Amino acid sequence: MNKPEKLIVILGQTASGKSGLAVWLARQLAGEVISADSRQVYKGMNIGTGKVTKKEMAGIPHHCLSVTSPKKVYTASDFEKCAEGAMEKIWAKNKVPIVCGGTGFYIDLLLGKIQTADVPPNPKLRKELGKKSTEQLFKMLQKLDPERAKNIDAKNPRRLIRAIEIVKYKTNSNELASFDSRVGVGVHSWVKTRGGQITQATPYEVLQIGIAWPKEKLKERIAQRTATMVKQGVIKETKKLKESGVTWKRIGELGFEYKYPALFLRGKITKKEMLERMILESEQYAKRQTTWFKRDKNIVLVKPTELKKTQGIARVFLAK
RNA sequence: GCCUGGGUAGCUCAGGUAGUUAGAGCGCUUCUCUGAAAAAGAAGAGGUCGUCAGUGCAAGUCUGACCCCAGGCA
Repeated sequence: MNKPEKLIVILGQTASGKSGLAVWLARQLAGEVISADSRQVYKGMNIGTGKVTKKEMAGIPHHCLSVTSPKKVYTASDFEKCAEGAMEKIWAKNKVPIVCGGTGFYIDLLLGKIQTADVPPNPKLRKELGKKSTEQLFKMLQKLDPERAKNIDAKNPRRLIRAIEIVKYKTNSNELASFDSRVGVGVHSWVKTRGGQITQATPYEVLQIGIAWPKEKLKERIAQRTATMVKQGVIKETKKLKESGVTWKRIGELGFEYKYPALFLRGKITKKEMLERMILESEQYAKRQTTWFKRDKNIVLVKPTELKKTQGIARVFLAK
């Protein structure tokens, strides 16, 4: 039997310095980086997402970066496919894939800790359901899928819409309304399944490293980073997005680093307000990321300065 | 110095004719998370109502003095 493949994950809040660490580690360990960031997948969104530059990559190949147009909606599942494809390629080269990103949902899905129903988004249905009240949606779901209705967040329209989308799809394709809800087993190893089918035949082992910053220090970094973004031209970048045909509405959905510059460009807020909101929302986002990551006890936390220690942990993991 | 408006939660403000545990939005804290996740949601903690005195059974709400703030007049 072959030794299981290895995967290293580097995660952390926004402005934690993940990208730099990932490149550094990739150079030390003969690895390649797979980005796990829900905004960096879009082309033309570089400054505002803090995407690594060619220079910063320092020759290390990066995957799942700038893979689609901001006009399109990229899903967690799209990411999963992209990342899995990249992992296979990297392993084939006898290198180690290093997943690096702050989108916890994407990472957990990739690691098999979260299961998703094999149902693609249905924009038409979503638009239609979006007109209904939360109560109406919940009642609908209770009728269509009483089981799901029992443990769903009844006040969250987005969740309700997705749940209804799933039952409707399953009903239409004559499948059972329920879906496999089993989660991965093992401490650092999961067998991936999709809709009950095993899609990842080869189990692999995972090492998750989290960068831990003191709260105040991270806030300083966020403020600094945001100011730098403005200097480097997020406003111009936002303008370019608009000129390339992305609607203001869509730009608003692409994150606060574009939403507020867009409002500034439209004369709705001042430049000062723009900067303040960007910083504030970054801080709130960082907090949400912390809450998400905190649940996973398998994450090894390291201080930003502990480069040698981090490398040591990674080497021990790879040598096992 | 005089006139006017105002001083209520960290911030911006609601609180007819005085009457149960003073509210909202934002922020803050904590949390949720099954193909939109930089998204979408939930719960919670904050106020001796500028200060002092007075009138009332009862005052954020009325009266007086004083202290701040903004604008106007001199």
